[in-house]
Amino acid sequence: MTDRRRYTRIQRALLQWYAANARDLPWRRTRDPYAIWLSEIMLQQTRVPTAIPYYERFLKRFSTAAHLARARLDTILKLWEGLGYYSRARNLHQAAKEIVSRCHGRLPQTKDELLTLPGIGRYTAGAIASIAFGERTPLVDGNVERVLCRVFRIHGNPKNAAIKERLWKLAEDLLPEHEVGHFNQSLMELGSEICTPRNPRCDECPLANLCEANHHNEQDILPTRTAKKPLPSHVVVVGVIYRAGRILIDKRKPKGLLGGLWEFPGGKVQPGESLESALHREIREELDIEIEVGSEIAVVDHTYTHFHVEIHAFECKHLKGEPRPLACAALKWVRPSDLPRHAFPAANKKIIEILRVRRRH
DNA sequence: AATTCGGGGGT
DNA sequence: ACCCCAGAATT
Repeated sequence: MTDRRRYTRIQRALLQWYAANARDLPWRRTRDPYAIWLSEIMLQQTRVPTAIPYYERFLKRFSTAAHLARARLDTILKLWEGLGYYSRARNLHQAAKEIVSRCHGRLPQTKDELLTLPGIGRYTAGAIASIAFGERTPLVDGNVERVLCRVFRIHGNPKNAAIKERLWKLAEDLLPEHEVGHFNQSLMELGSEICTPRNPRCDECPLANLCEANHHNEQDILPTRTAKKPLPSHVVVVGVIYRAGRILIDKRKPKGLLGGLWEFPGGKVQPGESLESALHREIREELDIEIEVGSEIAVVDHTYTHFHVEIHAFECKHLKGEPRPLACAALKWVRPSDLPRHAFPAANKKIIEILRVRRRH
């Protein structure tokens, strides 16, 4: 069978399967490019069920790019709270501003123009262009990568640049003349629902008889994965510092880890250092104030993408000095009941929940 | 080419 | 525990 003939069969099988099996997802009920853009940003490295409630809330609050452009970043981050990869929210906001200033509030309609906006890379540009505007352009996400590695029995590491290019070329060659949006989504849908990382449901797969991995019974070893190194661990200490019934929180700098989010001040415990002396040191270095360290109110274990932390939270009293934002973007004394108005990292929310429960007793 | 960026659900 | 998710930006 020629490649072209095989591609045609794959196209038909996928489009037919998709027409009958596509999940009813909120962003599939709209043709609004803004809404589709928003969904694609939220779905970056994020599972569909996780993104859905965020998408609904966000779209209700900001129904157009112009509304989004006018919003404060703090408001956007609060809506993004818990979704992770917070630079997405910052880039979304910046892109909305550019869409208003450069494009009269309307999203660019081509892949190449979309690529110029912050937060939109190769995948997302292809997704918006094909799904919202019908441009005949491919996309490769984690799902498509896995499907293609199996169907075409590609043994190389898909993280390798040459393999990546091969996958994009395949995705392009596979594109049908029409219905590219549905076709691209069908590839992702298959990867998500049938051609799963483990225990793929080959017995239900519309491509089973076209799949080389299936023929060679290699669906369980493809795509080849690389061994990951163990994550480093850190011990962190933070202070819930009270003064006149209010708690001192700081806003992290705009870029980097958890950029723009609020947190309880503190920092890493150094080797050989006690928790209490580390907390005194960090508060002195970052805020230039003196505190009294009280009892430990929480220990939170949390895993980020590339390290673990064990966070010890201590109740503290402010003793002297007006806090200065030496290592952060801003400082604020807030009533405990106002903590939920601010966007906090997930690890800090566990501490906030403990404070809330204590308050009710 | 590698690393940095969150958080959670499935296994 | 480990894997990976509709990846992009930075180094």
